[in-house]
Amino acid sequence: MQHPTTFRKPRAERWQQVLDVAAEVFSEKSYDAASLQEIADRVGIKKGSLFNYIQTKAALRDHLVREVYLKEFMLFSQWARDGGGAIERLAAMVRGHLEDFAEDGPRMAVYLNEVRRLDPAARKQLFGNRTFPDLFAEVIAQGQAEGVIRPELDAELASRAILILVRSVHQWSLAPPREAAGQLVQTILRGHSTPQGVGILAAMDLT
Amino acid sequence: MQHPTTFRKPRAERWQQVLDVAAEVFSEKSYDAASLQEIADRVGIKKGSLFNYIQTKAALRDHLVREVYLKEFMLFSQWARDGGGAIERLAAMVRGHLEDFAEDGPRMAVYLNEVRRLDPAARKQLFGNRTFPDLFAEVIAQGQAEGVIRPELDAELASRAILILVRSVHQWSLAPPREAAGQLVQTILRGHSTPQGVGILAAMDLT
DNA sequence: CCTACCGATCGGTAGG
DNA sequence: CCTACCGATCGGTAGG
Repeated sequence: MQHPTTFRKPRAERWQQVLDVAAEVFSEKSYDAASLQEIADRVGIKKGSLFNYIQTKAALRDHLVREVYLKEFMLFSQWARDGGGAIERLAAMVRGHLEDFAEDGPRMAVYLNEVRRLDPAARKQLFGNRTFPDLFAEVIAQGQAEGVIRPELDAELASRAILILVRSVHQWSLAPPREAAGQLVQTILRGHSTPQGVGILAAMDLT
Repeated sequence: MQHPTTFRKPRAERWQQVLDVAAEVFSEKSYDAASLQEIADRVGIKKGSLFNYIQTKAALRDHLVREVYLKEFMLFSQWARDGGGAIERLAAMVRGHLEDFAEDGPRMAVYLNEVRRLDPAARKQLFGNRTFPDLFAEVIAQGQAEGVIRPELDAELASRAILILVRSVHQWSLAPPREAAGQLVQTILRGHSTPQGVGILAAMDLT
C-alpha cells in the first residue's frame, strides 16, 4: 500500500545507477564521510535494498577503483606502445590521461582519492608488477636512449612528477582545460628534455 | 579511587600534545574516519575531557590548518622577496617549501588534505587576497620581465603546477628527499625557463 | 525491492 | 580532568 506500484528497474541498469551515484557521493564528500543512506536516497531506494547489489560499503568503493584502473591502464599501455619517438609517445600519454580525467569527474576523483586504501593483496593482484609510473618510466628510459630526454634524470622520479601533474588538473577548472592541457604538456616535457627534445616539442603544436 | 593521583599536565603543554596527536590521527586516517575517541586514547585522557581544549572536532582541524598556513606563508613571503633574480628566488621558494613539507609530516598532511574544507568565510579571512599561487605568480611574472621565464606561459597555471609538484613529494619517500629535491627543482624550473634561464639553473648546483 | 530492526560508535553535554 | 549519559547515525541483517 505504501508503495503502490514498485518501480523496479532491470537489475543491470540499477546496478549502473548505483555505481554512478556512489561515485558522485564519494567524490563530493570523502568515502568516509559519505553514507550509504545518502546514496540510497539519491538512487531512490531504501538503504537496506542497496545490499542486493553490494556486499559492503568498502566493496562498493573497491569496485569503482578497479573499474577505472582497468580501463585507464589499458589505454595507457596503448599510448605507450603506439607510434613515433619517445617524446611523441610521452605527449600522447600525458594528453590522453589529461583528457580522460577531465571527462568523467566523479569516478576519476574516487579513483585518485581511494586507490591507496585498497588492501595490499588486492592492490598487488590488480596492478601486477606494472604500475602507471612504471609505464612512464619505460618510455622515459627509451627517450634517454634516443637522446631526447635529459640523461641525468631519475626515470622513476620523473615519471611520478609527470603523473602528479597530469592528475592534478581536474582540481583546477581555471582555464578551459583545452588550452591549459597544451601548455601543461609543453611545460612538463620541456623540463625533462634535452635541447634536441625541446626542438621536437616546439615543432609539435600541442594546443 | 579509580584514578588515584590524576596526573594533570600544565594546560599549555596538554594542548600542544592534543594538537600533535590530532595531527597524527587525522593524517593516518582521514579527518572523517578519525574519531575523537582515538585521539583521547592516545593522549591518555577521556574523550569528554578533550572538550576542555576544543569546541568541536571541526575547530580542532581548522586550528591545525590555520597554524600551518600562517607559519608557512610567512616563510614563503620572505623567500619571494629575498635576494637574487627571479630564478634564484623561485628556486629558494621551491626548495624551502619542499624541505618544510618533508620535516613535519602529519601537520603538513592535514593541511594539504583539509584546507579545502575551511568554510569560504574562514578561508577568505585567512588568505586575504594573496594565496600561495599568487606569490609564485608574482615572481614568475618578474622572471618573464627579466627574460628568464618563457614569456608565453600563463603565470597562474605555471604557479599551480609548481605547487602541486612540490607538495606531492611528501607522499613518495622513494629516494632520499635530499637528492630528489634537487632533481625536482631543476626539472620544474627548466620546464618554465627560457634558454637564458636554463643557463642560470645549470650554474646553480641545487643538489 | 521494503519493513523493521540490531549493536556499535559517533560528536557532544551536564555536573562535578 | 572524570563519570555518566544523550540523540543521532552508522553499516549491516532477517525475513518477507
